[in-house]
Amino acid sequence: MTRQYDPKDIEPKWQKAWEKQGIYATKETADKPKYYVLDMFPYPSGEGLHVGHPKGYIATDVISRMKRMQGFNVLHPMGFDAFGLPAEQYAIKMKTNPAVAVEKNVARYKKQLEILGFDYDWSREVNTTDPKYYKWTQWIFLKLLEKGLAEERYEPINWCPVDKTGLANEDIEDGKCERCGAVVEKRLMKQWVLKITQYADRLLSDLDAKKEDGTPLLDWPESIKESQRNWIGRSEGAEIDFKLIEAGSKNEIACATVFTTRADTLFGVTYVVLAPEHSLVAELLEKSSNKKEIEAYISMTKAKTEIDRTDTTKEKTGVELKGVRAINPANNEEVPVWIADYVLADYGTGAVMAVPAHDERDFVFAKKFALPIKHVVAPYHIQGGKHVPREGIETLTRRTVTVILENKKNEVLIIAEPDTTTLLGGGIEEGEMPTETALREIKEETGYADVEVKETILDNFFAKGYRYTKGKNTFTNDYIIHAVLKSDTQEKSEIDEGRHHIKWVPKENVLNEIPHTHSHYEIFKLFLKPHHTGDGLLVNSCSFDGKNSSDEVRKEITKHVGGRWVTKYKLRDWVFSRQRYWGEPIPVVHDENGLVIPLKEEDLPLELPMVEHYEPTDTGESPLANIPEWAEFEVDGYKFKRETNTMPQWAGSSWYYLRYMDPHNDTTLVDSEKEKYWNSVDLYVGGAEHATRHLIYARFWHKFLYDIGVVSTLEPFTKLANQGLITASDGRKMSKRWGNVVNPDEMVDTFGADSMRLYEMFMGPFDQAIAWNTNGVVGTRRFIEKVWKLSSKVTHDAPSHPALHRTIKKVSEDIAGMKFNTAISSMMIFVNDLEKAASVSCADMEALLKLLAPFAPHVAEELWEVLGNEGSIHLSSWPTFDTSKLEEDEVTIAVQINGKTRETMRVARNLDEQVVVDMAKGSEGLKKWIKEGQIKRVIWVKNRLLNLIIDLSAE
RNA sequence: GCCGGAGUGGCGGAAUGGUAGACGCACACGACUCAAAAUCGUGUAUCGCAAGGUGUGAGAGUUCGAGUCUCUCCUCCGGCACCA
Repeated sequence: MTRQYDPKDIEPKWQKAWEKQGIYATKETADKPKYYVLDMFPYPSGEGLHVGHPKGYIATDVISRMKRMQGFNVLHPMGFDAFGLPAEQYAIKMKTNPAVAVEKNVARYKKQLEILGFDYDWSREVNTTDPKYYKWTQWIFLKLLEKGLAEERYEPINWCPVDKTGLANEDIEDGKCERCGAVVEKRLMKQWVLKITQYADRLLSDLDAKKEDGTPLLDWPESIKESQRNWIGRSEGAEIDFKLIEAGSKNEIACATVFTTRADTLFGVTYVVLAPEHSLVAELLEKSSNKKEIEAYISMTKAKTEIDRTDTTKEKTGVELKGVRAINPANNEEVPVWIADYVLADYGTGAVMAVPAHDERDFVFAKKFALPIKHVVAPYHIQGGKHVPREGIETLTRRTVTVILENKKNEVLIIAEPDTTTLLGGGIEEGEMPTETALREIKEETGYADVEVKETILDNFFAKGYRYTKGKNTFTNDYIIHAVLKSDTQEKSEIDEGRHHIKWVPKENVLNEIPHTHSHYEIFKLFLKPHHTGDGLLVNSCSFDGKNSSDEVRKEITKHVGGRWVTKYKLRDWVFSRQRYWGEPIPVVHDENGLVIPLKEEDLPLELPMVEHYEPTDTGESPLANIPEWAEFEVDGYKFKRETNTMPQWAGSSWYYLRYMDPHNDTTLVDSEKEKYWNSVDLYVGGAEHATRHLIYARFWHKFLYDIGVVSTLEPFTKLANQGLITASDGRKMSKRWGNVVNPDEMVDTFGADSMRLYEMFMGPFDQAIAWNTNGVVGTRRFIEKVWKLSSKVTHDAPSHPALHRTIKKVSEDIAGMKFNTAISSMMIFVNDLEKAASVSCADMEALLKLLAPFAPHVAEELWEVLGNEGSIHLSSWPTFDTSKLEEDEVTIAVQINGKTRETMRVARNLDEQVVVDMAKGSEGLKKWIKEGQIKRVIWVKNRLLNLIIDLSAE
């Protein structure tokens, strides 16, 4: 064959042929196993696709094609998500109706997708803005309403002043609107919410659920699971009641309930804090003696943006509620009550018990306002390394002092012994004060006498370890003292005896000197940052003293004070109304009394009216409210008003994967037989940016649909894979703004769709972000040209190439594992091998084309036809490999001397150790390394490696 | 701060504890050509004339053998974050 490879000729030709023959049409059939592979459907913007967008689509196309050839009944559909702000914004700019703009953009997207030769079954296309589709989005809403999971609430929500709409928590990034970047405001308004929090527990626990066979229910990237865990933010803790009394009297005036995960620190509470918005504040204000001051503080808080308020780098603020005191239920101690905005009103109970000794935020606050700090959890360190406590031997209990001795140059004294380096310290003797011990030890060990004790860092630091000198375990209760050297006067000391020596090191280097497994390492860390937030042994906690802080003790203490053990989540209910035009109308009406009346199912879809003006208002009302002929109506003299808010962009995408199973059903969302047939999505591919929005919302709706019997599965997406971003060659995101967009149409025009598809899969690991490099497409184009030329070398009597079966195995496994880059690499190696051969067998060539078909469907189909085959290669069967033909007859053995490779030998496969050792001994190149009788040991890895251990020092 | 992931040539990257750098790009030289492109061939971690040495973010450890396993640290990317 002398014809040139010309993608412009063959690609459109085959695309038309496939469509005409309908080779990708999917029907439910019992004679094959099903495979449902899904892309996150695109949101058709006005800019069209850039080369980064199709990466995920190519991957699913490759997998769907291989699965089809492997005998699966494949569902690989595509559709469009087109409600929401971006489409509306674009339409406003273009001075057209969003419906018109969306139609145009969808047409453009489809065309761009078509030239890439995807195997979508377009007869199943869905579009979220199609009334036939959103009828069922509205239907789900009615069901949620019916089950009490949708409700109207009047409370402060996030308001975007630029987009002029309320937003869900998920739509906020760093206190800014995710879409436009404007700083959001808190605005009190009536809005619809979906109670996703009622599913928080299941959304969290099913992330780790296992199937009956022990495999994970969700085969998802760990990072996405982790993001969802963080977002849901479950924490277990105690709700504890603090009585509030009037200062100076014992009159109980109220009760503040705090939430804490650290009930074990209850004895260390030195004040209580209420959020400024806390419901008790108004009431307590009347009892306070500094009402004005408090009022001023609260109004100052209100004026702050969410960003300012949650900025941890800013100094904490607060004001004491003078005249009111709280009673610690653990010890009946009276503590002050403060109001501070570092406590959030909408998490936990909006009130906290402050334990500055064991909480960083409380510590900072206490320092600023000179509030007391009380230690109740002492660090407990188990010595590591050589000092790990040993089993079954006696434990000595000692009281000790550790001294951090500083000189005037900001250096700290450490003691270097032969086996370890530590701080200075020693045991407290009978009748001695810890400070006396410190001074005595300093003098004895170092000879310094002119020393001042500065402060006690900590009264209790517990450590357990093994002591060589005593041959016993020790349990020490350490007293940590900070002392300062006043002058260098040194007397005779133990250093002179030479057992150890002292060293002054700069403060910042001390941690480098002390072994990190030693308790003194932790002690010095506490000196640098004197509060301990971890677990430890309880002290100053009455009957709980000496216990290990643990959930058990936390529960005990909670019970002891009559508290309740509860679970809290960071996840908030989903604010579901938008004050915008371009979304699904919420299918309810309000009567004259404001009562909500849901639409009847037979009245769905409630269609969005086509209007000329739909710009958002600033009043918190949807533009639909300005269309009285739509929004208002009368029945039997009673006036009704439609709900004029619309649903958020994420509504339609929360269930679309179900509609593909049965896209044209007008009587039900999805036929239950079809739903059972397709089950859940086997592979779902899309960007990682959907971790805490689309993927949480869809899981929530799916679980709800499960609960009402619409679906039969617990989770919608069995396996999830994220494609890595393709950035521009300058490393930045591709964007019109930077002028660095590479257009797929141009790539197809220059190199052909097959070359571009191959390149995107070859670039690197699928899930990794990589910069575009058009030169790389040249490489994959060359590869295709090589395959093209190879077909002219095909003869029927040529032998099969030994690498064939290996290549089939590697490509099959790598595609299944989404390691497309190495799959392509192994095909390249095979093609390079075939090129060197005199001729290529027809069977080898056909197998190669089949392996290539998922990646480069057009050229594979063309050459398949050239070889004289009838029927599409994409409906042919996937090549299988013969295990007995995977290995070559000859193998390369690496011969190492003492672990270093000195020579490689080409030998027959499956030789015995002794044979190869003899060959190595006989080798010229190895003679200088091997001397008879010196081989001490032989390590033999069959067919791979021979390592001869030789005593070279014997020479 | 907490959690997750990653650090390998000029570049993208490959490597069940067993020859580090496969495959591709780029580059250099050679062939073909009047010439260029395309194509084909050869070479390309680093120091060294060589023998050989050194090399996978840094340091330690386990091992006959470590990019791979363990520990400490550094850097980058992503998520969460005044969530008590």
